[in-house]
Amino acid sequence: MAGIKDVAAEAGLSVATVSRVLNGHPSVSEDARRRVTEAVERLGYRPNAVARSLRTDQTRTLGLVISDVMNPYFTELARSVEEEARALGYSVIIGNADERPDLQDHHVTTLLDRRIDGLLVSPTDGGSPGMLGAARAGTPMVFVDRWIPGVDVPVVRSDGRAAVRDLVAHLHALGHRRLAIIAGPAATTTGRERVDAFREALAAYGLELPDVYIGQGDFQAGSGRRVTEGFLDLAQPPEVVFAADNLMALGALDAVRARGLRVPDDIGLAAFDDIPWFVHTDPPVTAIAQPVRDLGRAAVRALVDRIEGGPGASVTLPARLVVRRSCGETEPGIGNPPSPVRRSTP
Amino acid sequence: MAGIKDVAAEAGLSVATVSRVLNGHPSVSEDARRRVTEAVERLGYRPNAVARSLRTDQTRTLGLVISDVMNPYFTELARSVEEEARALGYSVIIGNADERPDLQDHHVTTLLDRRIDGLLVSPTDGGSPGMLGAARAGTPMVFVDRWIPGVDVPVVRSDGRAAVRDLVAHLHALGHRRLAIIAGPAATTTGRERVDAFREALAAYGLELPDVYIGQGDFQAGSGRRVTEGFLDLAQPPEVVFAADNLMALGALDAVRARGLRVPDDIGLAAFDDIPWFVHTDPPVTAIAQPVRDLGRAAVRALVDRIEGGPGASVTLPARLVVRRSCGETEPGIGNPPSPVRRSTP
DNA sequence: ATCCTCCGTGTAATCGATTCCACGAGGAGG
DNA sequence: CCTCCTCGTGGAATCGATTACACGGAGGAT
Repeated sequence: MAGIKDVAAEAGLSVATVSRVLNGHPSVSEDARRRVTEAVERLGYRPNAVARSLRTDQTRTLGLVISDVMNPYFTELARSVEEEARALGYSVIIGNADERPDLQDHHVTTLLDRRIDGLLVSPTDGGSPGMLGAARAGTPMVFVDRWIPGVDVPVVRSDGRAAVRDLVAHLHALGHRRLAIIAGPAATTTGRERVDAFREALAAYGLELPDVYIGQGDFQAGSGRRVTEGFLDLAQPPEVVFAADNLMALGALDAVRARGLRVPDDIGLAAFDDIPWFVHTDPPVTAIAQPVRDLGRAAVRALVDRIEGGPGASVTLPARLVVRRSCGETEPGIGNPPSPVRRSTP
Repeated sequence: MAGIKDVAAEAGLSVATVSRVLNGHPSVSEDARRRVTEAVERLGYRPNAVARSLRTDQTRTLGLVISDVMNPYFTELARSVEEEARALGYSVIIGNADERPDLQDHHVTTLLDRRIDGLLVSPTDGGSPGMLGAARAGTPMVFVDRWIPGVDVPVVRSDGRAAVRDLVAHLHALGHRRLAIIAGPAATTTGRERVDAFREALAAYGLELPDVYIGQGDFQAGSGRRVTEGFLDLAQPPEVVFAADNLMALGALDAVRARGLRVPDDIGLAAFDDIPWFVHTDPPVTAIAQPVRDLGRAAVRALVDRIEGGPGASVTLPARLVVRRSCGETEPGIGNPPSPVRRSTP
């Protein structure tokens, strides 16, 4: 493949001048600029990004380490991150941690070895050693969705408290009193937070959240299924189950169906994280929607700001409740009109 | 950040020796090896992958350019590709083309500039100039899922012909005769191929595939919706609609519901590409499942083989039909037992 | 004892760019 | 006419690794 030297030879100039033309440096004559441009064209020359990165010590690449690509929430997040990064002239390398701290560490290490300019992380667990080390070493970094308390890194996330209050109000209005939750891992902030928000919202209606109504999940479908089975085995099962993420809600739906029971007649279901498919499940699932697209954008902007020496402020965006039919009919006998598929094209 | 020189100084040896230890070169004394290891440990040294790549002219990185990350089929493909690549000591950079040739070109160019070792592509369209150029220039490359006829690159894909025959047999047994298809873009191989397979399978039962029963879609939900509306407006609408991918099936489901009609009573639905959510839609959707995981694995292996100078053989794997309830009950009155959620954890 | 090997190590070239510094030409000002 | 800038350009150092080649010392063969 042709290098800058070949271009210089072809144009009859030095590599220095060629480089200057390539980088839009002002002090180059019009004639030289033209000759270089033509030589580049003739040779089909493309600068070697590896060499450039070595010299300039910047790769114009961002790393994104997420917990689970197969989760539509993170897929959409990844997409919006890439979009915004591209608009700002950066590439993105995605690492899928699959909720495993060791994999998370692997990706963080690999990305750091490649000298990415900044790191976007949604930490799987309390945080792996490599990641904490990177944060301490001063690698530009921003947490997205989840974060680690006590680590001094900006956080871009969505606050579901208000939406959870709306959800509980909705359930209460429907006459439900025994409400249970399938929690995420206690090691994650989102795991703890959603349980807390739920408990607080219940308290506002004088309702308790007994321990037997708190199931321990891991943000994967399988755990939603197991926890729901446990709830159904109780002497007094809950009237509604609130899953802390969409995959666990899928598992819950599964468990209910396996018993030959029906949603919402036999038991209600609600989920955190809305996804297009919830419109088409049987029944459509009531969910709390995060502004994923905006989260991705804000996260990239905060990170790029840090990279360029700025403070990189934290951002918190509100989530909102989307009522469908999985907790019972709001107006008995009249179904909600079907909502259109929400496709995420800008 | 500490470089190899710092390690050499700390260990009291030359950079050459340090490099040899790092790369497991045999001719290094046990003593030197120990001192280097300790120095590396003390300094928390990590080799600079950028510098290494420049010198060795290999990045141990694969590029994967896919048509649409939000499509669960491609998400799963990306995941299995990354998994297999990691096992083989490679990283993967994913580029999302969003079914746009210009974006596809952007990613191919960026990846090539970064000097990735090989490229995995699922071409969006007839193929963009940059991509064809790369193929001609001899960049190790493998097509996955879709391909471009006439371009000499190995193809790893799934053959749905047999499964489509099974589907038509199933529909015929159910008494359906008027069958329609929502096709993908004619510019993609999968788009054309699925229509052809469908037409052939129909012919085997003496059935026609009239032009009005071929709707032109673009693999996105919106097009599935529009095409289905067209079918429903026909004087004689089809009895079953076969969508050439899962997103268009979602759109079809949408359109049917918007009319207040029901699946499968008023119209049947089947889809190419099975996904976990199809178990939970109303009703569960009959679909043709590709061995996505195996495709990803095979694609990576073929590509790595090419990179290492091998021929990189093409691979074709069979797809299979998964019967659910969206085309009518197989045994009237008795529902299928609910299938467990298919999670893709290895 | 001499010579030849082999082994472990170090010196320096190299990969492909960017960029500091020096240099020559030409113009302005005295 | 001399001096001093400015402008466009080129030479060469540099980024952090890998690796060809050279070299000195130890040990075996003769």
